[in-house]
Amino acid sequence: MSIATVSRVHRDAKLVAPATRERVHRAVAELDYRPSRLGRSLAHGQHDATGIVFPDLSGPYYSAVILGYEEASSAEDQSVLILATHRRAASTRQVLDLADRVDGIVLFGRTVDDEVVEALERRRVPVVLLARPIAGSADSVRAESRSTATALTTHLFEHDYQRVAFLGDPHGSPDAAERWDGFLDAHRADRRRPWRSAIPCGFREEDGRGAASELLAEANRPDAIVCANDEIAMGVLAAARARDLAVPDDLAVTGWDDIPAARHLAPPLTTVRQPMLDLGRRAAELLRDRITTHRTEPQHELLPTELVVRSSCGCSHDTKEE
Amino acid sequence: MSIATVSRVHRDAKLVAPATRERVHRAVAELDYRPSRLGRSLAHGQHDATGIVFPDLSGPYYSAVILGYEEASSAEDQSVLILATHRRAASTRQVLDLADRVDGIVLFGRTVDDEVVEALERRRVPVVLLARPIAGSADSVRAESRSTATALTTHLFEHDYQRVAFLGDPHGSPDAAERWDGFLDAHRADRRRPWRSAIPCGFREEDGRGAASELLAEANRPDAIVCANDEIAMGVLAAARARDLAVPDDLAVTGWDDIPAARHLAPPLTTVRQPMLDLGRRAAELLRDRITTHRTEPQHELLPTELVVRSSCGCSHDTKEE
DNA sequence: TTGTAAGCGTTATCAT
DNA sequence: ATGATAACGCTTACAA
Repeated sequence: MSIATVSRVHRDAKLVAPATRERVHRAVAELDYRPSRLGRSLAHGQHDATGIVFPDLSGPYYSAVILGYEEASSAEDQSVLILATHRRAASTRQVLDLADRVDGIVLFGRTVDDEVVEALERRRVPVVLLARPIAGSADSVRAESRSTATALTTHLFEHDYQRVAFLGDPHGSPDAAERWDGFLDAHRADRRRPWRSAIPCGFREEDGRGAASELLAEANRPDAIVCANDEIAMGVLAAARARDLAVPDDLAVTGWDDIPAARHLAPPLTTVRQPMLDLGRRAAELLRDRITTHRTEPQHELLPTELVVRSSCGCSHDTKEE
Repeated sequence: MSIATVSRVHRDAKLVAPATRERVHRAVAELDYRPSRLGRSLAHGQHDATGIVFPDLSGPYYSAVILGYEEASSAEDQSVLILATHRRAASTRQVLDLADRVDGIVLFGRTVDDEVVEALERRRVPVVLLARPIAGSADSVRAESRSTATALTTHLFEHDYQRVAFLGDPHGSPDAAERWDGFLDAHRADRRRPWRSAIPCGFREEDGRGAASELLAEANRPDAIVCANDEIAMGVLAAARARDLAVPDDLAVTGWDDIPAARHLAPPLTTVRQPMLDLGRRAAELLRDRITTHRTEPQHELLPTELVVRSSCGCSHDTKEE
């Protein structure tokens, strides 16, 4: 029996007579035969796989996004390739390289710059931008940040804090940039001037701790700190403890992301909840749509976020509620 | 000029005369030509990619393992395919499917059972087992759990707790099983009988909270709880707060993993630090070695863990130290 | 319904 | 040093 018949059985059993189909199945079982993905992909011109590129992978934030992405992808029988660029010099090459192993690619945050997005589009690789400003005609998925950052900052103003600092790097991350913008909006609305400009800071706990210990050592220290994410906030909490500053009485602290630990910190952290799973999931879905429908007009999604008030901002907060 | 020449230029420029090489480069630039990975892989018989399979992806634990794995892999120019099985019925098919997209595969924890490992070996797919009992002749990488669990439990005995519970599912996870075994060892060494058998519980915070709120509602409640990981411990902390039980005075709690949040909890969590990055990294290295050297005898690695005593166990702990 | 054969885009072996 | 050409393992007209 011919190889074509075997192929037919694999793709659509109905194309082949029941008797022959049986023979094929027996032979397959006997020889423990497995069709090669490579051969199939080459002939079919499809990888049945997509890639997702992160700037980094540490922390619960990324893992939740991956979770959502993987779930949606494997529900569609698409394999997931993952890459972290870590600000490496080779990032561009690696991303381009990844691009020709997949049918489409998701770019998260500040991984590569706009030129690369355009290069990918020239190669006809569908691209979805995740938590990253729009570029070219790629799709995008983001969580609303700016207005919630304004709400958060305004909330602090209502507590009457006077020296409100912002810990995070607007130039290093689009997310931080939006939160900083919302922070500024709140100042404008309240006719205030920012106490000082954004204090650059990475997204990890150590970064927050380092920045905060310097900041809190100054003579004129802040009475509130808005952190670009929860891990930075944890670092600030540690730095405050180290200087015997009570939170929120001596210093209010807020985070961003509402990681699982946030509600268990001392004190429970006021923060902003992001739909991290949905971010990953929607990115996968949009990408899939682009690939299968060959849609060409970009589609942009903005997912809502939610202010979660606990007690690190100065509110009294009954921990039993949650 | 012929296609063979172009191929030669791509693989080893020295094989071709400088003049022709130049012509090739110009043509490549002009036509924006990219060699196809698929073609290359098919001819070469290699994917230059490996897969890693997780039972789940939530929490900081997995993300650290992925981080280590991705780092080591991409340093060797190997792409990483990721799959989460989520105890799905289709897991076996998905893993087998993944297997023929890659040159080798890492299986984490209780993702698929031994038969699948053997099936993979029959197909000549190199396999590394991560945080999972040995099977077939696959390599393995694990973190030492049992003796550290004994040390942890013994430490609790020294605080003189009488009713020590274990929250975790020895039947559901090899990791939990080892920790439970170490827990039992400590009892034997101290000539104690376990207060009660292991209380099955998933690895997420909600699982811990749920199990603990039932447990703490009982008339005869434990005075110490050993949790199979930090997230369960966070759930227990929440349940204790909800019942106005003071930790560690009314109830001691310990975790496992030393996630970044552990030191910031109220109270700071006594736990066990695992070399999560190294787990991922070593798995990648072993797999790579298997693939390139065609080594056939299995190699097994046991990475050390470290007891981290903070204050949730009843020790006085100066938070400024860390 | 099934077989034949021409791709798919490389690499690798021969010749030249 | 370079060009032909046969794999690699599939899919898919087209023929039978």
